[in-house]
Amino acid sequence: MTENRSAQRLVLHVDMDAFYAAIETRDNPVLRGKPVIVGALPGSRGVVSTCSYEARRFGIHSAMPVSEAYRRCPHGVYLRPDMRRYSTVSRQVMKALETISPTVEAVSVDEAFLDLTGLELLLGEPADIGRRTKEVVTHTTGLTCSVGIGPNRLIAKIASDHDKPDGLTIVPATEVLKFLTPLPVSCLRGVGRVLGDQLRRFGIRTVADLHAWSQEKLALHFGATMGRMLYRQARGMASDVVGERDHRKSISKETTFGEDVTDPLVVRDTLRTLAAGVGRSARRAGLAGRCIQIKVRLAGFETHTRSHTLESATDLNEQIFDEGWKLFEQSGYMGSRIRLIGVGLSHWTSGNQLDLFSAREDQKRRNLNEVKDLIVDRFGKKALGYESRRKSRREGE
DNA sequence: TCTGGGGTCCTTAATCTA
DNA sequence: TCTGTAGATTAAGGACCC
Repeated sequence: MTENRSAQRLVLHVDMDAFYAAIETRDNPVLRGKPVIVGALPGSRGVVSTCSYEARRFGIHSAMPVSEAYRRCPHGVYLRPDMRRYSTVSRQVMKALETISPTVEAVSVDEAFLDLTGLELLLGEPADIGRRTKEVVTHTTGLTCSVGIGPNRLIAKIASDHDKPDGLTIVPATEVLKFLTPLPVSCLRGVGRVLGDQLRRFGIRTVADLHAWSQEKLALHFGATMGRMLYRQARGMASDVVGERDHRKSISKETTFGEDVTDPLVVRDTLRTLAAGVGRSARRAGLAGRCIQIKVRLAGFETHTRSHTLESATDLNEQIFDEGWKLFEQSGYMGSRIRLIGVGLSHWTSGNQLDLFSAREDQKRRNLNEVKDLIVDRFGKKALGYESRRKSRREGE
C-alpha cells in the first residue's frame, strides 16, 4: 500500500481476451471469424456477457440488452454461457500463471494479478516476463490474453486494457503520470456512469482534469471516501499488494421472470427454489449466516431490499425460505407486478459461537438436507419420493 | 435501448448500548 | 438516577465490477 515502496514493486495484470466467446470459438472452429455473442438468447430478457471482436464491430458490448444486440447483428451466433467449461479453462490459466510467479491472485474467472517483485533477476526485464506470460497462457489454453505491467494494481490493470486484444503494455514507475493523465476518468476504479456524469458536470473528463483538484475540494463535492480515492488514483497511487482474496461475504440467488408476475404462489415457489440454492451453496462452502436478505424488483425496474438478522446462524433451506417469505409478506409488494425476486445470506458466524446443543441438532438437519440435495442432484426428485416410500413401507413391516 | 446474475463496498438513518 | 454522547449494529438503497 505504501507509495514510497511502489517504486520498487512490480505488478502484472492478465486479462483474457473475450474469454467466453474465445473458448466457444476455440472449441467449435465453425464459429471462427463470426460474430459470437455469449449471454441471454434473443427474444428473452437479458444482456450480453461477452462477445467476440467480430461482434464488437457492430457496436455490441457486454451488459448491452440482447434485444439491442440482435437489432445490430441479427446474423450473429448467440450462445448461452457454459460456466462449468469456462471455470475449467480458468483453472488451467491460473495454474499456468503459477509457473511465472508464486503469487497469483485470481480476481475473476478471466483476470489475475501477479506479483513480479524480485523476479527480474530470475526472469529478465518486465517486457521479457510479459511476453513469457502471454506465451505460457496461449501454449496452455490456445487462447490469447492482454498483459499490463506497472508499479501497482491500478496501473497494471489500466495497462492491460490499453492494448487489446493480445497486447502487452509496460508502464515504469517514472512514466505513470505521463501514461495516466491523458486517459478518460472512466478508466479509474469506481468511476461508472453515475460518478462519470457528476464529474463531467464539473468539467472533469480526463485524469489530468481530476489531477488539478485538491483532495479537500474533491471531498467537499464527492464525500471524504470517494474524494480521497479519486485524489490518489489521479496520481497513480494504489495498492501494490497481491495475494489471497478475502473470503466471500455473502451468498445469493436471484432470478428475473420471463414476464412480470403478480401471483404470490409463483413468487413463493421461486423463492423456495432460490433459498434451496443459497442453502446448498452455503453448506458446500461450510458457511452459516445470520442475515437473510430478499431483493424485489418491480415492473418499473425499481429495486427494493429487506433484511433481517437472526439470533443464530443458519444454512438450512427451510429457514432461509421461511425468513425470506416473511420479509416478502411484510414488504407490502404482495400483488405488485414483480420482475425479479432474490434471496441472500450473509454475516457468517463461526460454529463455536453457536450453542453446542443446537449446533448438533442443526448439524443433523444439515446432513439430512445435504443427503437430500445429493439424491435430487444425481437421481432427480422422483428418487427422493421412492426413498421415502420405501422407508415408510419398511417401518410398516 | 430497456436493462442478468452474483458479488463488493459505501452512505445514510435509526436504534441500541456502554 | 438521569442525561448526553460516541460507537456499534441493523436496515435499506445505490453504484460499481466482472
